Amino acid sequence: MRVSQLFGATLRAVPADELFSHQLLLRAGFLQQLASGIFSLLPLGARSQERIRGILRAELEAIGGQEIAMPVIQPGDLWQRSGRWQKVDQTLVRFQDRRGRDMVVAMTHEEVVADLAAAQVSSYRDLPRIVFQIQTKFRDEPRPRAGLIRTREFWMKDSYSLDRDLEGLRRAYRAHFEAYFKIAARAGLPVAAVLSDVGMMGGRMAHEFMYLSEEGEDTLLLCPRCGYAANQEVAERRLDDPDPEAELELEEVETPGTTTAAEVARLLGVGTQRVVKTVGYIAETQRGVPGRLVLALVAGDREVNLARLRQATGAVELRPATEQELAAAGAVAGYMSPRGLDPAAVTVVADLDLGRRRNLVAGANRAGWHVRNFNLARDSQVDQEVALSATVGGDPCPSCGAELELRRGIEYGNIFQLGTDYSLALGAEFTDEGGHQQPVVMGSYGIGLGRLLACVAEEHHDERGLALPISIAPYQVALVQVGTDPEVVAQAEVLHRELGGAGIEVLYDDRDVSAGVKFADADLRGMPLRLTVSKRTLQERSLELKRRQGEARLIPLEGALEQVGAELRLLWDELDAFVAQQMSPVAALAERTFGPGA
RNA sequence: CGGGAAGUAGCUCAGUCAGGUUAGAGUGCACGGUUCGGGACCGUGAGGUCGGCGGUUCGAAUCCGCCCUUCCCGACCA
Repeated sequence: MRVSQLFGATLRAVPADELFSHQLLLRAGFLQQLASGIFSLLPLGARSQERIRGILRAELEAIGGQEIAMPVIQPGDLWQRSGRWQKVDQTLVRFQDRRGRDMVVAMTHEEVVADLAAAQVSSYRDLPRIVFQIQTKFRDEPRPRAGLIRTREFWMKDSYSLDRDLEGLRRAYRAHFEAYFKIAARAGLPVAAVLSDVGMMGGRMAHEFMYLSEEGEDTLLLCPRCGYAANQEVAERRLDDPDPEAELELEEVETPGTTTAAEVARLLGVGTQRVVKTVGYIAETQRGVPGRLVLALVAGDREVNLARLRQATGAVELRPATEQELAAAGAVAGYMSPRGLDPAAVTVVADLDLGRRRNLVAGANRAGWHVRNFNLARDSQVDQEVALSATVGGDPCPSCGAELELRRGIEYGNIFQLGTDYSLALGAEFTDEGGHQQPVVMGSYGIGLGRLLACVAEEHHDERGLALPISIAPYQVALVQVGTDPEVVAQAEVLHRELGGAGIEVLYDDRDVSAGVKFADADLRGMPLRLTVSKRTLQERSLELKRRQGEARLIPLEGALEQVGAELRLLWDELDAFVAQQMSPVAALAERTFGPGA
């Protein structure tokens, strides 16, 4: 490709408040924004995405995946049958076709896969299968942000496993688990797998694959000793030993003007962790249906983990209760607790910590009053005890007790064990050996191509521009001809032709602009290798070879093709070594996560 | 959805507080010339519904109202 012909120029100036790696993608001419969270890919961006697609295809096929193509526009009826028509908010774009039939723009494809399976799978002999596709999704996100990190329209590799039982599902899940490390490594990314919330997907087990970065929007807890890793939404911690002390008699105590746990603790001279913090939420289990009051109880020094609360209550929508809603149930804001409330009117969810502590301080549901010697089981209605408070950095690891580290991460992929919810709802059943109808057991696995590219740009750049791994770069070689001296041009043309003939993909800067411009553009676009031809190099019957972030050296024209090929092979070898290094702990990690076997 | 900021040339931005000839710069683009290994320099030129609608005024990029769009923080979310 000749730079003089390229669609999409480099830019000098882009908005200053964007993520730096995203600025580079914009400046290098990889993409252009059309609307909030909606981007076009220019030729360079499209080629990089094509590289990613290649890696995805190869690794999905390596675990037995078969590529399919499903519709973006789907009948709303399918989503009504799965129940997600009601569960998902406006993130799901709906419209009616000319005949007034409800339609949706696909945000994911579990329904369609289940519908396909209903027709295509009839016997246990038709299982297991893994199908995948690579196409765009649309999710009308409330707030797109950070370039390609959170967009509304995005390319996704989504695969789905179909199995006869949980054993099969675990195998497919584990295969994806290992493949996802490989995919990231081949793109030059180190990643971590963390336990995650199942969210709108439903189902049982889920992992997210994270590129660790301070720019990430997810909060993770990682154990440096045993490797425990979880999204904060589901992270647990080792609980304190139960208090040995005996339960004392409950007593009311006047605490005027103390409406926060910290104030009460100070006034009564106890630690904030010995005060029960009660937070009221309204939990809607179906959109549009009036919700129920839920009281969340955590220690005074802790925050409520909303994902956990949502899970515990089965809520699709969770919002703080207003003072009026609290008062209607008899709860007094600022002095609130479950004491004296109608058990039929509220659901009480308490953190596991609280049941292990004795003689705490809690609200009295009476303005200006608290109670001492509050003991959860004795003194309160408790509907559920779960790990309700958010785990934070420094908390003890749930599996080994070491101090957890808090990190930020960008989620480039996730895997879900769905189970049989969709199969049952959409009639995906097969006949087993005994002639019995069984629901297909499903798994769902996604990777965001744009996010992966954004992560690669974030990991591989410097002040001058992108510095892409050879597996992701749109071209392997940037060829620069310095000046327009006929001899130089002729030699550059020869090289361009010969490299192309050797199957090497070259971006040839044939423009009549100053050398500085060409070098700056080459650095910005980030191809792994740069070749320079100039009068100076030709005087020595040579050309210059330089890695994007390496030193330049002269190589003789004679045999230059072989040298370039060797340098490219070296780059691939180094990437292979990186992949091997990234993969070396994965088998053991999978063993620890899923147990022995394959 | 709550809070904040912004919308002026292809791009990045001044000008708006304090209304007043023909609305500016840098960059990009076109043409000419000088350069020619790190975004070189000189000259000429093209390029604008000042986000939209309405209002105030003799006069609005500038003041007022409504709306749209974009970005940031939060809520939410994969």
